[in-house]
Amino acid sequence: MATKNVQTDNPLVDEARAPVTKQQIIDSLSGLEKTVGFSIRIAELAIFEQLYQHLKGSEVSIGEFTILRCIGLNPGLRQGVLADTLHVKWPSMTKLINALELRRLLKRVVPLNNRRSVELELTDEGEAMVAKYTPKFRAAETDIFSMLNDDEYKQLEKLLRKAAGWLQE
Amino acid sequence: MATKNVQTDNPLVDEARAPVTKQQIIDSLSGLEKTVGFSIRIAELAIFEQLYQHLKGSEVSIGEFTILRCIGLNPGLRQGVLADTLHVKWPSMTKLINALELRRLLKRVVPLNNRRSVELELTDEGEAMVAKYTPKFRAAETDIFSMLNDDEYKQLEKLLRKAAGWLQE
DNA sequence: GTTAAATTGTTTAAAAGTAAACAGTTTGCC
DNA sequence: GGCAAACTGTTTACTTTTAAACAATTTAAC
Repeated sequence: MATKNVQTDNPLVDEARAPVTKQQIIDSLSGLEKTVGFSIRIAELAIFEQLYQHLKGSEVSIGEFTILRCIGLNPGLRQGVLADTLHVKWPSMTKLINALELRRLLKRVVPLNNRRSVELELTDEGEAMVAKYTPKFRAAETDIFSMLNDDEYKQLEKLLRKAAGWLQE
Repeated sequence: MATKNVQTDNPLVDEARAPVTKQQIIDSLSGLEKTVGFSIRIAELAIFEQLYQHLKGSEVSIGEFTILRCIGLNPGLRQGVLADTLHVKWPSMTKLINALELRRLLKRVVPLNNRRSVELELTDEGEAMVAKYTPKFRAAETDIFSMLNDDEYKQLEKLLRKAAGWLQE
């Protein structure tokens, strides 16, 4: 139900403007100040499109892999803390954990000293999955960030962590 | 239907582990290599949570404001090019444009020289909305990125644009 | 000039993510 | 010890985003 106004200007006057190109839009935005928030969004979208491409057909999604890896590094971590750390909403985390548990990649353990909480641990299959995909993710990352040299890469990593509040100063 | 395995270890043995903290998870992840992709995701989520907070109750969402601004800077740009530039899928862009058109903030124009395309232009109200919110977004950005000094801010902006493929070298 | 392929945007259906509500448990206060 | 508040995760309902399908138009190839 979009309203399409057909251009009614005098077509005899050759003032049909050339279509605005993507580069023109980018140039116009690049001239603005105070756009890091926006730049982070765009960079993230651009990078993750490429990541999805690289990892198409993988047995685990990017999110799933990240979760498994976090658990592998921190056995027994609670579901809610993981969700908060990764900025994932709790219902989403519940769904993700359900799926991974169904696939026997992880298990939920309710500790006796706090019956509300759910602690997560990898199964052997989960460990194997992490071991299998860690180099694949690394290779994808290396390829995708080929536009940055080593210095730039490390600098970007540091600044992002700082912006995210992860780097204690 | 989550499977909750209650811990059946001998509770008399005081080996109940301390709960893994968010900081421990962060520390474990910070020790990994090749995590810029992940860091971009986390930073983006963290920053946008704060942006939403700052702009709660605004007349336009972040996405809407961005679109209006792009159109203001590039009158006549086509919907699909805008979608591609901002990494928004075409059906989503259609919905966003529909909403903004309904609010008379922009208008669609079908040029006579290409009847498939839709060119976008701001209305006066749209221009006014951009003018009203530009300083608000700028103030929010300044506040949120207070953890970075000027050099760091500019460096981050440059690196993100490069990572996004926006910076031509 | 004709036809096939590509382009441009919209609609529909499906997937993904979130807000609100809920239930059980733990903690803090008196 | 009792009760209220807070915590922890799950479920339900809703919203947002995306994949697939579609239609009209334009471009490219012959």
